[in-house]
Amino acid sequence: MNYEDGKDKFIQSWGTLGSSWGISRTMAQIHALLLLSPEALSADEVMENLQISRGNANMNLRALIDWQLVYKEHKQGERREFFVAEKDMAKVVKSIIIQRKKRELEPMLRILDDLTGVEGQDQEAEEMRKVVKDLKLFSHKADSALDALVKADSNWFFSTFLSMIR
Amino acid sequence: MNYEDGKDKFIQSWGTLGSSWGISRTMAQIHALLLLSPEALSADEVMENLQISRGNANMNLRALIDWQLVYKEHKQGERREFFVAEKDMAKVVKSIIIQRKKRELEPMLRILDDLTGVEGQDQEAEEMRKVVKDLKLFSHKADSALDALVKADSNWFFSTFLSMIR
DNA sequence: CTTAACTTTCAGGAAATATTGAAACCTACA
DNA sequence: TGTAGGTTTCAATATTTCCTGAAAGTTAAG
Repeated sequence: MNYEDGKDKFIQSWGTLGSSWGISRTMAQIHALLLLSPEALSADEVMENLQISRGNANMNLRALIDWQLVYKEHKQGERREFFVAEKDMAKVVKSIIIQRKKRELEPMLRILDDLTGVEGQDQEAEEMRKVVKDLKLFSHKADSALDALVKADSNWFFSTFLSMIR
Repeated sequence: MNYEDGKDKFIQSWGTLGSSWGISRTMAQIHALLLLSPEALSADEVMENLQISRGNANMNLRALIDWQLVYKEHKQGERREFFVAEKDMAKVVKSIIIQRKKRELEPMLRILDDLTGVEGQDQEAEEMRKVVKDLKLFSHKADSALDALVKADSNWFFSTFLSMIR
């Protein structure tokens, strides 16, 4: 496969995957583009490359910066800003875990905590307390495990994963 | 909190969370409803409870069955079908992991494999090979780890998680 | 202070997803 | 075998989510 085709395929695929990852298509595409680029790119270069509007580019770049997947970079004697992707995959994976945990797991923990004290003696209330209790157990475990993963350094991260697959 | 309020809150919240989990709102609500119900429910009861159409109920029930989160149940002397949720949370979590892995991780692995052999000697092609290589390393590790999690029995599952949070 | 290069915001339009409801389809039983 | 009770399908529609582009906001340099 030649470089141009590979680049397109990577950007397109990353975009499609992004959707199923709860990330917008464009945000994922910008991320892919920057990952592939050895140099920092300006907003205009991103717009040009992906054929998207200025507003779209700006919003998604900000989101990526918020996720810590992209950094702003200032170049000597240049007024405008340039953007680079975080290239250390261990850091990339960490950032993604942090964000998804925040959006997916933590809201659940809050809700389950609220639901702990449901009243009632009948079978339905009983069933609900049981379901909530089980879910809390799992979610708290997952929460702790992910926290540990994120706090640990990359070596630990790797060795834990390795030990899991034995 | 009384039972009715708790039930509504659980169903609503599960629905909202479902969205950020890449599951449709209704599918998640049906799942929540069945999780709370001590008895199997008919399609009509589901429609009634959640105020949704027959088509919607049917499609999402089938999807839940496909995910192995819900089973059909036949009652003595009843023509119509009833639906029960899988209540064992270890199994529920496993099913969800399997489905998300299938939708999120596996497509990525396929694409990365395709992109392994990009040609070119310049810096850009170099950068791309590097990115793809790193991503493959991580994805395959994650894939194996999740496979192990899913295949293992619940005790192993728990003890691994526990060992990770120490 | 003024200007011009650049960035951010946001209302309205476009695209993608989910839902409805009615018709077609099954199937157990009289 | 006809039919009533039940299920599934799918085109039309509603809803949610995303993107555009122009206007407003910033800020560095003259």
